[in-house]
Amino acid sequence: MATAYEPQAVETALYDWWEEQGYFKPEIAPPEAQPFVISMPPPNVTGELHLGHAMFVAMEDLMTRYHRMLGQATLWVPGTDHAGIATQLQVERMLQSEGTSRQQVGREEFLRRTWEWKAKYGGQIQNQLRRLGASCDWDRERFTLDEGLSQAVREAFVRLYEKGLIYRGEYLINWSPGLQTAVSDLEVEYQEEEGILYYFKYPIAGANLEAGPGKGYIPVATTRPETILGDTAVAVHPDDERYRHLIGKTCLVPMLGRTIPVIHDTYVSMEFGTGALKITPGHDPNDFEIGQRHGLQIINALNPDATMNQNAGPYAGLDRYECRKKLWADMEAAALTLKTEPYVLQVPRSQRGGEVVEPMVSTQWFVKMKPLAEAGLEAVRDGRIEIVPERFTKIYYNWLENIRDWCISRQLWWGHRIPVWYCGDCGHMTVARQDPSACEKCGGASLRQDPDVLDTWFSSGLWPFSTLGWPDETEDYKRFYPTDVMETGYDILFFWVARMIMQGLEMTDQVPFHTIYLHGLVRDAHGRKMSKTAGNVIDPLEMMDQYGTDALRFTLLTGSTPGNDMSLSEERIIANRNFANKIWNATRFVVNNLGAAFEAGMGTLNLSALALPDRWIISRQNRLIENVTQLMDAHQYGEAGRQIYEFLWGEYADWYIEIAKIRLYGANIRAQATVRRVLVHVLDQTLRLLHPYMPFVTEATWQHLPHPDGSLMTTSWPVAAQVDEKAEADVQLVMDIVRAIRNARAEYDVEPARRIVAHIAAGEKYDLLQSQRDVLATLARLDLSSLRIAHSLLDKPAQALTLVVGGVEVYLPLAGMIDLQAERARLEKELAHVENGVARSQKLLSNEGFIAKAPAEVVEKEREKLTQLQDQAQKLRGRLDTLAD
RNA sequence: GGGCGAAUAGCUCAGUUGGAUAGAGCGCCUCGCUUACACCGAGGAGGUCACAGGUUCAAGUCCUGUUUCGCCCA
Repeated sequence: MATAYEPQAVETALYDWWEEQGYFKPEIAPPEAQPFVISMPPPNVTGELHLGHAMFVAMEDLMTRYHRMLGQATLWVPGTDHAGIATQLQVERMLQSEGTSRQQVGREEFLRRTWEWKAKYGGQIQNQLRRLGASCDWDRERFTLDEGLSQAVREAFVRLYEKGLIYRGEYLINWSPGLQTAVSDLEVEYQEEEGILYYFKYPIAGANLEAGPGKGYIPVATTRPETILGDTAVAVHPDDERYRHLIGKTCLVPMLGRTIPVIHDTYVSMEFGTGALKITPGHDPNDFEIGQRHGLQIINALNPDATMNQNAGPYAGLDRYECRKKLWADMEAAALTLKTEPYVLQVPRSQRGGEVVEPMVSTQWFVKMKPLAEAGLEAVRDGRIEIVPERFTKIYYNWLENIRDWCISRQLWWGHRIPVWYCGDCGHMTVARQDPSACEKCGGASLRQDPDVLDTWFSSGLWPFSTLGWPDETEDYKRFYPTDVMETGYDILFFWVARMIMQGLEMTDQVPFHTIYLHGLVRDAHGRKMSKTAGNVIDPLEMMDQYGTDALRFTLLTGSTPGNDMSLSEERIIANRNFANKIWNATRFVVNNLGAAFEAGMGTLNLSALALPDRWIISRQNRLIENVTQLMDAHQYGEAGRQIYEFLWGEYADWYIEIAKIRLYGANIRAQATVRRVLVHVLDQTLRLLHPYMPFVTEATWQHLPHPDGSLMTTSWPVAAQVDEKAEADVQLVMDIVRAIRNARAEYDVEPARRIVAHIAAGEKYDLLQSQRDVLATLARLDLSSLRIAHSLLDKPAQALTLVVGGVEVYLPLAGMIDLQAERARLEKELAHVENGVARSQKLLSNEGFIAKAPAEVVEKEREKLTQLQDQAQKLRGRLDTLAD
């Protein structure tokens, strides 16, 4: 073994070996094994690996490997998403660089080019997932535009349509002018931005402007003057004294002269602005609703590219913002303006690209969400689905309770084409699973398929079952659906998770998974969002190149708690790289000390031959196994990982290995054999616990240990045996004594190499300390030949340092180094500290409430603590007495 | 406007049924190239657990309010 762990040297080879062996497949478990299934959140085919991917891979691979080791038939289904808008944009950019465009090459050619592009770049992300160690079943990999998944999309669409849950209609939607498509409400983000509130006069028909507000005109304010051109009413509050007399009159649209009614609606706020509201049902969601209530005309004044259309009269052809300026200037000239003032408004921007989205009336396809949402709510309310962490259930409820219909049609080319055909002869819509050759109503052959495609999330919503073969009742579907855990970031709870639940329930009558585990976002070392512009992006590939996959994974897994964002720093990855190296070197030590005689295979531990330190480390390990297993099952992966780290480094490497060296380098062959066996056993078990976190270094090292054939990843998860409280307490005392001596040595500047004399009054710990003479001497660097351990010491050396540790007195006669006065001061300080503890403990124990109400074991523990402290105080006092003269 | 989260050592964070003298990593200080590891070892300094009340025998942990920061929804 090399002196340092070299991740590059083992990672790819191990991964390839695992994959070739078929370890990632559920079939490695016996046929009767209980399945455990996770659907991987499909990355975009266009995607480049980022820390979000690294996070979900780490989490899901952890779960997958854990359940696999538990003996379950574990399946992690990988795949990619066609990512309609993102991919289309990429290909359009490419076409643009070739001097052409999607429109110029036409739909068919565009799709051909996109598939070509996908074939070329689509495999990248998969290989990057492999580098992370993802133990998913690549033979079952899916792509949302695969034949089978496309069929699933059609099936889902047709079913929903037939149930009346999908409809087509003209409604107000969010229009993205740059992308030239509708987007759903979720894809719009509202940002507070500085803008202007424009006050102007809405002239009353037949009146003279000069007559003033309420007589000649109605004062109105707007943040988007260009929408005036689409106004179809002016609304006032029915109780508003200023305007109520105008209700029923008509106004003239500025610059166009169109007549529109003055209506009343309690929606109008009398306090805001001027108290009167211009109504543009074609370009504002609230106005649209008011328009519906009052049966107002809807005017669309915009072209798809956000220039004004013919309804804007003289302004037709102008860009929306140019129009705003020009119109306002014209109104100013016509004395129709009042004033402008700065105003902070909520600007709707496209989640992708950030351009300002325009509310616009358009004919689109929608999913009626109410009934689906009801079912989705019920599944969580009745506990069929559990969300971890729990607080997200409230957020989930809140969203579903206020859900609006989902606009699913997109004016894109890359995606699932809407399975609807319009008849050129009779106008009938044929909605079908298979491409029809004739109109289902009139039989005519002049069919034209709807040009639009579906929102990518529509197909993603079917993912947990479409990937397993649905709508066909395939073997996989029967065996592996419903899946178990949906693990993903909380940022797509609505986009994806909620929709999977609703579609799953609707299509399969079952919840698609019983547990939702949500992780947080990965931020930079100071909690800031990573972004290319801020230049604080950490590239996971770079981190893996430099420090190894395991270091990155362990950092992500232990640095976070469920649902909370985490800050990631390179320093932390480095620290975990060091941990991997620690594991490597601990193993190297064990392997190099197995000796030629060591039989392959672990054999069984001969319990009667075990020494105290052996029983100690085994007990500590049993405790660890129990804790870790419990934490895993409670989704407390971070805490579990930290405990393994702590055990492996802080107990196994720092103490047990050091203690083991004594017997290893000693002459007793049987003792050697025992300690070797324990070294291997404990390391083996710990590597198993750690494998889901750090698959590569654990496998690489495990292969060097005596082990059964095959891979660590397919061995069994450890089972905890009895904890040995006595052994733990005994070794704890030995460790405390060693630490106290080391501390004293450091404080007194004793040369590290020097072996010093020690006299120990062990009291009732006599047998224990006698038996651990070697350990004490080696770890504390005591001179073994002069080490005195007695029940009590009659001739306590005066020129000595005194340490009182858990009822044991240790004297270190450091010739020539002891300043009696300083030593007295030191002891007094310590005595004060101990007496402080005694007082606190006594006070607590004299509290009747405590005695009466605290659990018996807590009281008992406190009593023991007091006794111990009193004993310590007494010993310190005694020592001070002897030093007094 | 409503909801949620965070506030603990210089920095980044753990601390999940209330019962430690509050932990880790990094950083800092002092030693040490001891035959697994300097990607290391030993020792050490460093915290009124945001603030104010309350519940309790007992509060970093539960309740109420306040402040600051962040997120989600409208």
